[in-house]
Amino acid sequence: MAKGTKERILTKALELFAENGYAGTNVRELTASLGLVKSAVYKHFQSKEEIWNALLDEMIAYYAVRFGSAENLPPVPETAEELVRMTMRMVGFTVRDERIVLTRKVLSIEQFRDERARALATKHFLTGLTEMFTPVFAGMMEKGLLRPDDPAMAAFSYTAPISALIRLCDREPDRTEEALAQIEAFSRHFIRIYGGKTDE
Amino acid sequence: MAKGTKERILTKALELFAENGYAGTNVRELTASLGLVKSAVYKHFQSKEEIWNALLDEMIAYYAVRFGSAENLPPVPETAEELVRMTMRMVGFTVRDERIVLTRKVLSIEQFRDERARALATKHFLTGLTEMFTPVFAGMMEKGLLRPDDPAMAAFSYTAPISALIRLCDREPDRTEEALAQIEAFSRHFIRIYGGKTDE
DNA sequence: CCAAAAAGTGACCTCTCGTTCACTATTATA
DNA sequence: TATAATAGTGAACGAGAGGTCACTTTTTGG
Repeated sequence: MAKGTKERILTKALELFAENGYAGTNVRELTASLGLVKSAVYKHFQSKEEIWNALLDEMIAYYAVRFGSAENLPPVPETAEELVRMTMRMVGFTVRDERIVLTRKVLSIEQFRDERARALATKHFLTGLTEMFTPVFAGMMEKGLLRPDDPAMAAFSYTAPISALIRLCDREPDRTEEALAQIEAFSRHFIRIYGGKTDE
Repeated sequence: MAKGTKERILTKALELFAENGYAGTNVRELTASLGLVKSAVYKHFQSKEEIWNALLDEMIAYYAVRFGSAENLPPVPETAEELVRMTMRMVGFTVRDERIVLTRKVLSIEQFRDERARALATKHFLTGLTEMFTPVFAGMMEKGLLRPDDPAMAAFSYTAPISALIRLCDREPDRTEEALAQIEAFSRHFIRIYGGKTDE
C-alpha cells in the first residue's frame, strides 16, 4: 500500500480541510480514513502544516494551468446565445468538479489566516473570472454583439453575480439547480441589457 | 470587574473566531486577553460551544434589526447620482464597522460546518442586499430613473458585484480604497447602462 | 450592614492533539 | 538473492485542549 499514499493524503486533506478547516482537522481521522495509522503520515510529510503547504502549492499550480494560462481562454462567441451556452458549460463544470468545489471551500475558510490562501481566494472569487471574460467581451463588442463599452467593467458586471451564485452552490448544494437557473436567467438578462445590434 | 463580562467575552470571541475560526480559538487566550483566567468563562457560559451559539444568536438578531426590518429600507433616490451617494454611504459603513466586518469573516469561515451560519451567510452575501435594493430599483424605474425591467434582477445585478468588492475589503484591507473606487465606478457604469430618461 | 448571590481564582482532571521512535514489512535495485 | 531504502506500525511523550471544583473576592439588595 505504498504507491500514491502521498497523493491520497493530500486528497483526503483537501476534503477534511474543506469540511472542518485546517485547525478543525486532526491527523488521526485523516490517516484513519485512508486505512493508515496516524504516524504513517510522517513518512511523507514532516508535519501537519507541511501537508497544508503542499496542498496550497498544488492548488496554486492547478489554478495556474487550469485558469491562468492564456491558451485556456474561452473563444469569442459568434452569437449572444452562444455566450449563454458557454457560460452554463463553464459554470456547470466548476460547480460539479469536486476538487474545485473543495478548493473554494478551503479558501473561504482559510483566507484570513494564510497569506497565500488569501491571494488565491481573490483570484478564485474576484479577478480570475473577470480577467477570463474581458477578452471575450472585447471580442463580442467588436463583433457588435454587445454595445461598445469598457470590456473589463462589462466582464466584472457579468462574472461577479455568477460568482456569487457559484458560491451559493458551494454553501447550499441543495439549491444548485435553482442557482443554475438563476445564472442562466441573469446571463440572458445581461445580454438584453448590454445587447448591441441583435440582428447580424 | 463583573459588569458586562459576558458581553466582553462575546465581543472578544467574535474577534478571535474571525481571525482563527472556532476550532482555532482556545478559551485560554480568549479569557487571558480579557484579563481573566480561563475558568472564569464558565461562570457565564456552560461551554465553548455555548459561546459560539450565543454569538450566532447575537449575529442573527443584529442582522434582523439592522438589515431585516422593513422600516430600515433605504429611500428611493430622486436622481441617479443620489443612488451613487447612497450606495457609497452604505458601503462605507459596512466595510468600516468592525462588528459587521468580523461577522462576515466568521460566516465565511464557519458557513460549511454550522447550519445557522450557512443560512446567515447566504443572507449577508447574497439575498440581503438584493432584497434591500429591489424596492429601491422598483421605485427608480417608476420615476423613470432606470429603464423599466425586473427590479429584483436589476438589484441582483447591482448588488452582487458590490458585495464581491466588499468581501475583497474584508480579505485584503489594504485594498479598501481601491475597492471603494471600483464600487463607485461600477455604480456609475451601472446607471449608464441601465439608465432611463436621464433628463428630469 | 450583613447575608446571599454572583464573579473570579488556581489547582487539577481527563482527553486529544501533533510528534517521535524503535521496530517490522515491503519494495526496489544491483 | 542480498541489501538498502522506503513505507507502515504501535506504543509513548509532552503540550495544550476543554472542563470541574472547592475556595475567595466582589457585588447586590433587604
